[in-house]
Amino acid sequence: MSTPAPDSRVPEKPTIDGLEDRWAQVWADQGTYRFDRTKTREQIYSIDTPPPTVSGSLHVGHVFSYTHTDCIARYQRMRGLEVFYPMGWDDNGLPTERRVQNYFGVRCDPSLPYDASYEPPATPDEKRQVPISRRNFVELCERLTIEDEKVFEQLWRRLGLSVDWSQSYQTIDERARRASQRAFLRNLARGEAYQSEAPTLWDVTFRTAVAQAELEDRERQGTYYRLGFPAADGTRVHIDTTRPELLAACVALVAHPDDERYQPLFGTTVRTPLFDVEVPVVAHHLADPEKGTGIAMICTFGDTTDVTWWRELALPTRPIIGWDGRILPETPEWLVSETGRETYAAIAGATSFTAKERMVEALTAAGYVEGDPRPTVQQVKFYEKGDKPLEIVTTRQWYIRNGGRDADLRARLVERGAEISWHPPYMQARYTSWVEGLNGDWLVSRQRFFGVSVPVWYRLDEHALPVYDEPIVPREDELPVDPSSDVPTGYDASQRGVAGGFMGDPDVMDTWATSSLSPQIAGLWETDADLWERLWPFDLRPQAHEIIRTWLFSSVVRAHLEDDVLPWKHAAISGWILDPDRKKMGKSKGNALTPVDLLDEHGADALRYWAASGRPGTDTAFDVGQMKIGRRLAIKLLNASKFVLGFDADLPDDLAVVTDPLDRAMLASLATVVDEATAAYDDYNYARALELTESFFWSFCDDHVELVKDRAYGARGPEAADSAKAALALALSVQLRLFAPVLPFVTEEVWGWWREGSVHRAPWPSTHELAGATGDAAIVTDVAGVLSGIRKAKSEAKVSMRVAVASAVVSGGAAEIARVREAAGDLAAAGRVGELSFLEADGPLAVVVTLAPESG
RNA sequence: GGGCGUAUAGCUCAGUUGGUUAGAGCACCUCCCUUACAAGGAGGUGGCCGGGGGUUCGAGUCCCUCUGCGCCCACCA
Repeated sequence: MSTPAPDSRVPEKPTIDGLEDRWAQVWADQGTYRFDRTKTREQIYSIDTPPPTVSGSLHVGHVFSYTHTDCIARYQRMRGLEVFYPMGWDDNGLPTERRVQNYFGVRCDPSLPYDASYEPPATPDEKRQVPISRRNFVELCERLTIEDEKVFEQLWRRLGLSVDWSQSYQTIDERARRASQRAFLRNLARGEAYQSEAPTLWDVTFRTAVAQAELEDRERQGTYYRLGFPAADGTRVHIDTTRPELLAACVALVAHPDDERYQPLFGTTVRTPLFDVEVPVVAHHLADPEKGTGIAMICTFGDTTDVTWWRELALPTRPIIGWDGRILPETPEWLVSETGRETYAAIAGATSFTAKERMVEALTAAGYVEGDPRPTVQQVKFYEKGDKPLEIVTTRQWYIRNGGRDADLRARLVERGAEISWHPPYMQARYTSWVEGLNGDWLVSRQRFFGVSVPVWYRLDEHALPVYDEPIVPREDELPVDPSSDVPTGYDASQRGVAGGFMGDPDVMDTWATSSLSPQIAGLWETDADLWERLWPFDLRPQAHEIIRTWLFSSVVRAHLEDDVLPWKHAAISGWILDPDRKKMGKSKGNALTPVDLLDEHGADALRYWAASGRPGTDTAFDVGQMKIGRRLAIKLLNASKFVLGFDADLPDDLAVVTDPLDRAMLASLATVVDEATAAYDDYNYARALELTESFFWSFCDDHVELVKDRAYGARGPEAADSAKAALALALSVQLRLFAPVLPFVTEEVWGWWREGSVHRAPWPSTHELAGATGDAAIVTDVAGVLSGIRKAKSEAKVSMRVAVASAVVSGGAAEIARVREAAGDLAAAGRVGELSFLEADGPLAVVVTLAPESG
């Protein structure tokens, strides 16, 4: 495989500037990363790439985690696997909805018909948004996000992601909607999707139901009020509450069954203050004797515990909060007393905040508040994207079974988690604790306008009321459908909304109901069976740990229900980027340091170097210092390569030309690096592989190259020179390939100087290619140690490294001395030692240097 | 409250089944304009490896415990 001697392709002054645009273009033109779908499943490595949210902006955290995946992809490709590495764009969901509204000055109204010739206003008026149909809204979304996606794609190319850009999708595009609806209909047909009218966590700002996975607890200032409930015997039962505004919704008081203080009250009733409604005192084990007074009021519904009590104790439902978060305007029928109805009238229509103030005032005035209000800090549930506390309201929703209400399924899904190869392994604990803690099925319907529609209609009875029990479903070949504009088979458009006609389900599906199918979407499930069989199940799901409970889990649920398999074998979980002060990097700071700025300043390889230095799963500090080191490494790689290739060195046809013990020692050491780096990559540990490679490279430059320079120039004859040159070329070839996954640009540049094709399609190095030329690795270590001693002597004498030394005496054990002798010629030349002698002695290897008397 | 992770030089981090005097880069100090590289190179200063206890011939590494930090989970009125 001898190639012509290296030549003018090596530039005079190598530079990393401009490498990115140049090679990104070459890779695009030559289809370097194009997926070859003729390969079979065993020959393929398929990646379920996370679709970034295009309505947001890319920040340095994206660069971090996508680089990790790309390193793995490049490694697997060099191992000879055909890598399926697609890119999806997440343009589904609330963020896009808001962005489209503001950008075009429109809002979605699903009741409107589609207008094929619609054009948005030239100058958007944010205050007076124009209502348009859902289909028009989706079209505007696609129009807007196409621009966002171009920006993203360009950045990804510049960062060097080896994505096959012909394999891309959007989570709102037709193919994603079809997959999403198809999967839902399959769930429905198998009884895994069902409707239920039940108390639901509700965001009053967005006016939509929210799933358990979208919750987050936030600290809030609250106030305890102690209220006295009159009992039949004239005494009062005191409860502590932070939500006195819900008093009208009170259905019972509850205490722990073992609580002796309240045992006499169980089975009796008390009356609510002001509203004067008779409520029972009940017992339940969830009541905490330590909390407050040990007895609590149950309202429908103040929190999720209320829901549990309500359900398990079969209590009545007395809702007073509406979808808008305000107290319902009509006075409820269970309030019969004059005072009760008057009190209610005072809060009807008020926000819960105002209602609370008024209730406290009224209760205090009437003497029902005991003692002083006490401030407290409480954990309150919020929708993760919302800024008002969630309420609980009763609504009809769609659910998909995920084990939340079925112990067997839950256990099965926990097992599924154990079948995944987690990188790092401890991330499995997050999955397990989430699944084991589920307390309800997956709520998939959302009362939003933009998204993938729930693909069903309902027959309307003679009173024009929907018959929810018998949804009308489309055929799979009709998908995707929008029930708000499409008409089910057997009906015509005029029957929409009239008695005996039909209505479309108004809801859309949760964004995870689509994202959970990302492999199915990317792999053209049920669309291209040939491709699907070559990809499924996928090999790798890379993602962040914060969405294990959402994206990862919902994907596992979907694949389990549909195909009874895991969607992928491996899950590689990346950490977060932290500010230098170790807080999760905030939006403000993230925006100040955009990936484009960082690319401009440091270069893609440098940015990738920083990213790849972060161990898998570990939160990593944003560190400009690491980027500078990466940049320096890239430049060093260019210069060292130029120097090595300047010897007219080329890969040897026969490794027997590598005769020098030092050369063979260096290659032996490199063989160890190859083995260990390969093992690290097989374990998804790109950081370890990089560290090993880098560490070898620096000693290769500092010691080996310096030692063999003279010999390579021919100072000790052609045979000795050939050995040095062949070993240098071989070592360079191996090191370029070891670095290629992390530093794709600079390695490709150097590869282009002397090899054919792309380094990224070159075979991953193996010890096999070094096997014929390896020796005793300890020689390198020992000789480098002596050279370092000689340098130290010069450094301490404050003279230049080129200054000659008269003599140097190397002392040490017999074995060490023997090893150093093997490279005596190179050592004397590199150290400019006049007379090099050896002395066997006890103790560690050492060198005594005598500088030339007239030196200086 | 339960769980996971983490704690090593001033800073950011390695340290792979326990094995000689604990490593790298940055920063700092000294020196060198050396023919691959001065946006470089050579050398150096700097560490009770969070505290305590244990196992072992031997512990940064294994076990127990405590503490700090980060995160995940949980039915707290």
